[in-house]
Amino acid sequence: MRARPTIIEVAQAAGVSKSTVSLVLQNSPLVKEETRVLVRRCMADIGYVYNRAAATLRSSNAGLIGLVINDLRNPFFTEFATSLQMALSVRGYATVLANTDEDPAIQAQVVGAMIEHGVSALVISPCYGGEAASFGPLERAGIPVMQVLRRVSDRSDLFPFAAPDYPDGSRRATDHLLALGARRIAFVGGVAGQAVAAERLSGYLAALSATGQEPLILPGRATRSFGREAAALLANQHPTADAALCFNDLVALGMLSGFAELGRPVGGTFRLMGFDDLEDCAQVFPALSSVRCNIAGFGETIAATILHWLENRVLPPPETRTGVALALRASSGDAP
Amino acid sequence: MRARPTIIEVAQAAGVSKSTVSLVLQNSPLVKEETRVLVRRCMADIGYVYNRAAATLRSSNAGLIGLVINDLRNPFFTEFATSLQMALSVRGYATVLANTDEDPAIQAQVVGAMIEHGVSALVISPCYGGEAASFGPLERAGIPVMQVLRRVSDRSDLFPFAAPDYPDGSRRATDHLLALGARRIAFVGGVAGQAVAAERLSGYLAALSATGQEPLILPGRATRSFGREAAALLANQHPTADAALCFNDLVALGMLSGFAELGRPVGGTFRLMGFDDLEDCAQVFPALSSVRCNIAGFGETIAATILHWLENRVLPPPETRTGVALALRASSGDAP
DNA sequence: TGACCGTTTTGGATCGTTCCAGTAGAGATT
DNA sequence: AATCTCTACTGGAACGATCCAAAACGGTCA
Repeated sequence: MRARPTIIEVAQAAGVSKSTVSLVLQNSPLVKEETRVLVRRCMADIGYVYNRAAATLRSSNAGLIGLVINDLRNPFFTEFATSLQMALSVRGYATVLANTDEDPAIQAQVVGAMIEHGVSALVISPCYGGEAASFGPLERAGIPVMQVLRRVSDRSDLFPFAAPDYPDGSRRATDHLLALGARRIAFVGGVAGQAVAAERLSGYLAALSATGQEPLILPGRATRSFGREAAALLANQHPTADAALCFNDLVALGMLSGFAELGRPVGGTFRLMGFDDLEDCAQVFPALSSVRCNIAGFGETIAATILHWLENRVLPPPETRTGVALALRASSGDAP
Repeated sequence: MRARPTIIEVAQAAGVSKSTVSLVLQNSPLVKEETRVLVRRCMADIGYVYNRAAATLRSSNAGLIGLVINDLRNPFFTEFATSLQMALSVRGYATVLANTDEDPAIQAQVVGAMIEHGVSALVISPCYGGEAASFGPLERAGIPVMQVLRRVSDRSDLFPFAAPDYPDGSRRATDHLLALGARRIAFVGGVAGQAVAAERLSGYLAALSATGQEPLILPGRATRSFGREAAALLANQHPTADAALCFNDLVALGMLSGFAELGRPVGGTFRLMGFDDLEDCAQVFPALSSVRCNIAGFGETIAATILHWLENRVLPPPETRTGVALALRASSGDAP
C-alpha cells in the first residue's frame, strides 16, 4: 500500500517539469505531441493516478455532479437517475447520488453534504416542503442547479425547471378515452396540493370540461397498494365509471391487479390508462396503456443542459417542457 | 457569487487561530466547550461551509464511498443501492454511484473515475467479465472494496464477498413446493455460467435430488419479457409441469402475466414462486410467493461492515451469507 | 518563588495540483 | 547584429484544509 505517485514523480521520470505534466493532463495544445506521448507513457509506467482533490482545491472544479431524488425506489425516478448518471459519466463527470425519501430534513442534509463535496452543479427532484433549508444554501453556493420533474422553489430564474408536459399528457389520454366512447372517466391517485398531481389533473379536467362530463376524482398515494384499494372503491361506490386515468403507472398497475382480484376484466367495458410508461406496462396482462414520458431521453437531455450551463455559462430557460406521447395497449381497449 | 469563506476568516471573527477552528471542525476533545461554541457560532454567522477537497488533500479521507451497480434499473439492485446510500448518509458519508449496465468497459471506466475522486472505500456488484481491468486498479489503490450480491473476483481475501444465502433460499422454496405435492417443478430463468444463477439453481437441484424427481431447467434472461415467453413455452412443451421456481421475481412476474394471457390460473393446479421478494410481489394478483432476501436490511449491513473496515481497519470475513426466508402467498397455493 | 504539570491554543510546514509570469531557443524581420 | 515573435517549457506562488512540535496559560507543590 504505497502512497500513490504524484505529477512530480512523473515529471522526474519524463525529464520535464511538473508544469508540463500538468499541461499534459489538461490536454493543453501548448505541449508538443512528442512530449505529450512521452509523459503519457511515463504515467502508465509509474502507475500514476490523477488526484482530483488537489486539482479541485486549486481550480475549484471537481467534476462531480450532485443528484438528489425524492423517491429512488420508484422506477420512474430510477430510470431518470440511471440515464442521467450514465450520460454524465460519458462526459467525464461522476455523480453523487442521494435519496431523500420525501423528507425535507434529509434533503437539506444531503444538499449540504454535496455542497461540501464541491459538486460543480446539482440536479434535484425535490420533495415538497422545506424549500428554504435546501435552496437557500444552494443559492449561496452559487452553483448551477436545476429542478426537474417537480417544481418546488418558485425561483425558476435561479433554479430552472424541466419536466415532461404532464398536462398535455393527461389531456391527450383523456381525449383518447373519450374518443373510444367512455362516458364516465375517473382520475385515480395523486395527492392534492402537490404540483405534479395538479398538473396531471389539469389536463384531465380540461379535456372533460369540453364535453360537459362531470369529473370523478379519487385522490390517494401514488402506490400500487392504493391502486388496488381504488379498484375496489371504484367498483363498489362508482359502478357507472367505465374508464380511469391514473396519476401514474404504479396506481394503474395496482388497479389492474385489484380488478383481476375482483374478477372484472379490463380493456373491454372498463378502460384503464396509466402515466409514465414504465417498462412493466408492456409486460403485464392486459398490457397497460400509458403516457410515455421518454424518461431515459429526458435524463440525457438534462445531462446535456446542465453541462452546457456549467461549461459555457448558458442559463437554461426558466421552464422546459419535453413532449409526451400516448402508448396505447390493450388496457384502454383498442388493441385486439 | 462571492468566494466562500475559509477557516481563516472564521478564526479572525472568533479571535482564535485557524488551528483551533480546524480542531473544532474535527470535534476534537482538545478544545474547550466555550471556544467550541464560540467558533461554531461564528461559522454560522459568516456562512462558512467546509471545503472537503482541501481536507482530503491533506488527510486523504474524502468521506466518499463508491457504489458500482451492474443493473440499476432492476428494482432488486435499486432497493439495495438506496438503502446502502441512505445508511451511509446517516453516518456522514456521501455516495458516488455508477451503473455499468453489465458492461465491463463501463465498469473499468467508472471504477477509475472513483479512484481519482479518492473514494475511501468501494462497494461493487460487479458485472461478469473483465475482472482485471476493474479489480487491478482497485487493488493498487489499496482501499477497502467489497463485492456484493455477486462474486466475480476470486480474491475474496482482498475483496470480501457478501450476499444472501441463495442456495438455501432456492432449496427451501423447492422443499415448500414439494411439500405441497408438486410432482414436476421447473426452474425458470437465469443465464448458465453466471455465479448467481448457479447458486440459485444449486438449491433447487439439491432439494430435487433428495426426491428422485428429474430437474426441468429453462434458462433465460432475468426479465419480465423472458418470463412471459417462458410461460407459453412451459404450457406448450412441458404440460406435466405443475410448479415453477423462478430465477428472480421479474421472471416470475412475467410468467404470471404470461399465464394470465393464456387464461391459465396460478396458485391452484400450477404453483409459482419468485426470488428476491420485490415490493410488487405482494401487490400483484395472485400475490406472488417469493424468497425474501431482506435486501434493505442487507444494504444497511453492508454499510455498517464497510465503514467498520474503513474506520477500525477490521477486515470482514472473505464470505458473508445473510439469512433468507420464504414469503408465502397465493401463487404457491397455500393462501385462501 | 520557581519548577513542574496538564490543558488549550498556535504558527508554520505540508498535501498535489493549477495558474501565472517569465525564460530559453529558434526563426523571421529590421 | 540586434530586435522581435512565436512556441514550448518552467519555477514558484497559490488553493484551504490538517498535522505536528512547541508555546501559553493556569494551577500545584516543594
